[in-house]
Amino acid sequence: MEPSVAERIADRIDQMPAGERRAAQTLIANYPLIGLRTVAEFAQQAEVSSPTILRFVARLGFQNYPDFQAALQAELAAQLQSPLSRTVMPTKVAPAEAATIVDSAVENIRETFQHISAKQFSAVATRLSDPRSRLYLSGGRFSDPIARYLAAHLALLRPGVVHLAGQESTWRDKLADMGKKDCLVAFDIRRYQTGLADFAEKAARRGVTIILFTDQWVSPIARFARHVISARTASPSAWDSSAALFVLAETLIDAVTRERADQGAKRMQDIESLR
Amino acid sequence: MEPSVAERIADRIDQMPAGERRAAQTLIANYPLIGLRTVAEFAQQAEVSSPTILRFVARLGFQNYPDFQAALQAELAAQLQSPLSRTVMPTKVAPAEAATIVDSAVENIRETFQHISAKQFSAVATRLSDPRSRLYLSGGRFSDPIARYLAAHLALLRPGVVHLAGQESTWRDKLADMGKKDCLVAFDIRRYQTGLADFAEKAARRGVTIILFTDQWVSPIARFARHVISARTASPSAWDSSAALFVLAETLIDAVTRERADQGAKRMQDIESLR
DNA sequence: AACGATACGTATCATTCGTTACAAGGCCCG
DNA sequence: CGGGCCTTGTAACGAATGATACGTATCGTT
Repeated sequence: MEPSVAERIADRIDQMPAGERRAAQTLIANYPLIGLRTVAEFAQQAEVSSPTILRFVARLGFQNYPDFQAALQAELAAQLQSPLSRTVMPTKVAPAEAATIVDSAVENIRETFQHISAKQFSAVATRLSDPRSRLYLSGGRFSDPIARYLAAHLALLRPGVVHLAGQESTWRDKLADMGKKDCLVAFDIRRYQTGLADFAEKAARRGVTIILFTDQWVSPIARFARHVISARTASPSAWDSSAALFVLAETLIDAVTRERADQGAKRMQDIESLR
Repeated sequence: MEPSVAERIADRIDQMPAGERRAAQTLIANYPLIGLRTVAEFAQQAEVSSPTILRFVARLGFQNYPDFQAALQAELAAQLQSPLSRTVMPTKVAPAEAATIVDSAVENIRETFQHISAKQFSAVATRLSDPRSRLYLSGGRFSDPIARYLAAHLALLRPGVVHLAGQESTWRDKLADMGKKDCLVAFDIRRYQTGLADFAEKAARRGVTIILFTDQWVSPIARFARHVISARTASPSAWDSSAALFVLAETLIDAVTRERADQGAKRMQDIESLR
């Protein structure tokens, strides 16, 4: 494990000359943001010259200033993603490994929904509720089950819900039916499947509105998508976690249920009576 | 009070052209750190050109890119000073209803894993890891996607994984292949489907080991099952939530991955090389 | 189907940034 | 009191960044 910038400073601040120590102290006082600004600004804040800042950074063991900034950014990213995470679960039962999986899943879910704006969410929900456009749902190897889950619910709430199953080659037949008013809902997380992206591109060419659910690295399908919602998938496991995507699907199911409260209820009664 | 960058985006994202919208979406997905990097890096991440990033920033109301970065830095500074409010996107996030759905999902997950004993969990994991027995997975209308999700992962880790898809009538053909050493993994939550229970009973008669994942009211299949794990499904929505079941599947995937660390790794390499 | 407007990317420019060489200043030791 | 080392700032260089002009492609409109 690389030592953090703060640790490096603590180790060497005693051997630093006066000017560099002032740099170190101002960095600690405004940690870490002042280090993300330019050398000149950092220097001015510390009331030293630019070269002193660079010598200070070099003494910490960094090759150059951009390397130093990259280290700070990485720390910040890690900090922004999981400060209070490990305290959520009282974890006394199931195996320790399972507990950490659960923790990260919960944290992913929380993080994901903090990044989704109300506007974005309701725009997607409205689109999914519009019965005038057909909905085509599909996903990659591991995300397709979530597409199925969403499709199974939406199909009860509205007409025109089609899940694109099986081989990608067979989807192309459906392309002919897809038009400007229609909507392709794609789930795509790493590793992104080229077949899915190809299909999305062809659909986009036909004017189909594309809604993409993906991970934080964002599938290439985003290029063609009208709406993109990204979920966190980080996990201590060998596999990424799709739990956040799953909960996202459930919240959308709820939203569509509310939007179509009247028509949807009648429709569901009809379906029930047909059993 | 100046509007935050996130608010500015939410206000204008609908009027943005496609390229700038992609910039907005990638910024939201990696908020706010990607905005602190250079224009070129931001552009590459969003798969647009540098000028598009600058136009995007201009549309948000900033005079130039450094101004935009300064705004992000200021928000970040304010946030870092009050660690209690670690809301990354300070805006009104997803609608209140969505928030309660998320909360209840998280609560379900927590509760579920508090009621699963380590012994029970590892017994199931070991059973799923045993390559000598074939695994047949299936589920009900809404839970079948979770069975698929589990099957998709297990199929990469071990041989003999079969997902029973489609019509229940076609499953009966598989019954002939199922023997004492084999294993049926059933997902069944309200409203329990009689066809699935019938099939489970027939399989049990043939000596098949049955592992049941169900809700807190416990499916009738439990009568024939060797292992039963129940998850919480309570939700403020019109639908039950399967999020806890989903996370349970993911923890089992992780456990099986660990148990089959050596053979599983080789197998996955083989599969990869066949692509 | 042709037009017009809008949006996007390529290429280029000017600026700013990080970097480095060098000289001035201060401090300790002889 | 003077010499050598360490430290620091000034100044200049080269690289990389942000900004812009322009041509092309795309979309919607008539």
